[in-house]
Amino acid sequence: MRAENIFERHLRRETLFKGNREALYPDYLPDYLPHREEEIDRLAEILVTALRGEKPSNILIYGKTGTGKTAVVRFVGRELRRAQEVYGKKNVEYIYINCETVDTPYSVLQNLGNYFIEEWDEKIPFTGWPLDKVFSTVKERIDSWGGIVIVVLDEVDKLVAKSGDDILYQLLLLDTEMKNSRLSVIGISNELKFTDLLDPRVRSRLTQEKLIFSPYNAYQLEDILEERVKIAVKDGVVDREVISTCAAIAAQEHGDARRAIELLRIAVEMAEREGATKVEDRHVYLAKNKIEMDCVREAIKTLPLHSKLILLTVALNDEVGRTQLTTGEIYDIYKNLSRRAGLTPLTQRRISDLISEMDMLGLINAKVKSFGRYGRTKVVELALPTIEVKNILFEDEIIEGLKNVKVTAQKKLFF
DNA sequence: TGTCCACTGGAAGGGAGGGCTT
DNA sequence: AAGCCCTCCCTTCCAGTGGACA
Repeated sequence: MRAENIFERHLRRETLFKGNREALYPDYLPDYLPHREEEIDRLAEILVTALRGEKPSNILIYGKTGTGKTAVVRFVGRELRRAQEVYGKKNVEYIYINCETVDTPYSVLQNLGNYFIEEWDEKIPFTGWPLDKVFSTVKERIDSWGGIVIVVLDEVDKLVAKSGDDILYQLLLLDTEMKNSRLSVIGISNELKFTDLLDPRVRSRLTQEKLIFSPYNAYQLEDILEERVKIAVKDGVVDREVISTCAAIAAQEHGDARRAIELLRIAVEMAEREGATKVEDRHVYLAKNKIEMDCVREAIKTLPLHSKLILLTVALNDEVGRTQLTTGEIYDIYKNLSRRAGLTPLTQRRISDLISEMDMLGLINAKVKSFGRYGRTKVVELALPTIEVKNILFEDEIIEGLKNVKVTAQKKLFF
């Protein structure tokens, strides 16, 4: 008998998706965005000025993750482009920049400048030029093009937190210094308090118009999911009930539509892999676990080495029942561990920052607590199951070398 | 009531690493 | 090759602090 090809069994299995599986991926932009009609209309109302050849107001958009900010902005951008095609004019450029990756003044300007590139122009390199040269090059290029530029800065709060508001100031300056072109900024932020970080002049000019996106509730999430299911999944595979479950879970987690969609997609994949013909609630819960675990794994794996050592310190102590540690205690043990691993320990100041970073990632919980006479420090505990954390940490070659290290209740290290 | 601990977290700056200009 | 610039990671320095204790 012929041995079965490794793919055959999987090929035989029927897929539960229709052709358009992308509809369940985060960067898919549907033709219809349920429950965001008002926001779309509002944005269109502001931006229509650009089609008339005048500069629209700067806009600041707030809202938690997964409330459709990015989708709405991209949607409106696409419509704007279409409108220009219909009228046969091309005097508006709509440029989307995600500040999660493009997070320095230099890179924002570089991105912008390379958008207006003619074949005889040289590209602005991703590093190397003095900032003012990049600025003047960008200004020159946009000005000689002569039109309205709308720059969308997604996750602008990240940019400002990292590099300050200089870049926003420069963009506003760019607008006033050009003769033939105008430039508007649309900032998108998850953080409501983000404008506190801004210089008052920048703030008032950036927030000429404000849009606030509130989180979706469970019913709205159901509508969104239903839209996507129609496009991406075969009929009868996903019941109303399963959609409700996904929506309910996501609604609990602050109404994040992105999470809801991802949850549903993975649930379908789980069912498919199982050879089931329908998705059940069970698959949704499996998917929920998988997503959580994948997130944690990814977060730990991509940690800098010294952060991993700190996490290992916390995990090893947790294992022997010392669930709470102060910065000083962590630092002592960390120092030993890193020497043991052949590394020079970083300073306590730096470790303090790394602890805070891991707190933000949700890997550990760190709270500042005062012990009165006995000082004031962070109290740190592991936020995840010890075994899981250790297993993932030991996937790192250098950390694996510390596999036999044990910690006793007296803080001593044993090898 | 004041003291004082064990840090926290801001500020400044060094230097390595990327890359460009001359 | 030397001399820039920008960013990232880290160190050094230090003023500031919540609250138990004397």
